[in-house]
Amino acid sequence: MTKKNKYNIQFRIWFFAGNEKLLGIGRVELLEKIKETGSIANAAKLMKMSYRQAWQMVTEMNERSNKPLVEKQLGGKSGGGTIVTQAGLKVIDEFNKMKNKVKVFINEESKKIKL
Amino acid sequence: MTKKNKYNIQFRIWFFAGNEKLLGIGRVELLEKIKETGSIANAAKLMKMSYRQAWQMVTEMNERSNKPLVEKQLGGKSGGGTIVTQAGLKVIDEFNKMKNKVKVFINEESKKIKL
DNA sequence: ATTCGATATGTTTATTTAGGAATAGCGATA
DNA sequence: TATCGCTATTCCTAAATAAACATATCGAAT
Repeated sequence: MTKKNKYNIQFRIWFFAGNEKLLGIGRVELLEKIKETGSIANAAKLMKMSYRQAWQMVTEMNERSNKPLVEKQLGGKSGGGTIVTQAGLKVIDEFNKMKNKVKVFINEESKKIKL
Repeated sequence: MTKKNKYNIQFRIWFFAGNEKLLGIGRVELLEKIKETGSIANAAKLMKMSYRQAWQMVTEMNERSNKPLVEKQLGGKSGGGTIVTQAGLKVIDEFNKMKNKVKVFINEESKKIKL
């Protein structure tokens, strides 16, 4: 049998707030890491990105969302930190649900493609 | 009423040949323009991209696909041209069908999201 | 008041990507 | 065999992105 004569299909989804891109898989993962670690700095390390980049992403998301997705706290003995809000958790959840649904759908539909 | 408290969802799909990206919406449109105009040069103009870029895309697609998606012809009074093969037409069609299905699916699923 | 670690932000450097220009090659047709 | 417009390809420049560096700010806890 020669090369498999079929395509596999990849996809990405994004949530938009109005006509502004709010987030995609990368930023959702960042939010998840922030949730786990309690800070942008630690989340950035896990994501192997610079703090600066992570901070910019978070700031942009918060500006574009009608409700803040994270709350940042300055100062304190531990220097501060960042927590994901209820709205943020909701977005993470809805994003992942939608992503999984689309994945299943596309997998099913792929089977139907002849050739 | 304040800002609408809902996200709209955008998506993109790509066809892969093995683990190599074959094409997405941009290249499908390029193929469609080639089909219409009969040449990469004219298609590039319509797409407002350089011939160079369009040529690279086409070449890459052909290399990655198991079957050529276009056939190029050199020389001749008209200088030559490029036609989309049956396999190419098939890919265009399948891509657009899949894209539309996913669009409908995501629109339906979006409605179900509360908040 | 001092400390601490995280947030906040400007500046600079490097890397990647895209764009444009230029040129050679092709070959059916007239 | 001269022509014509398209394919094919290299080279250089410009622009956009990303990475790296540096430093200021914050404020609860001690």
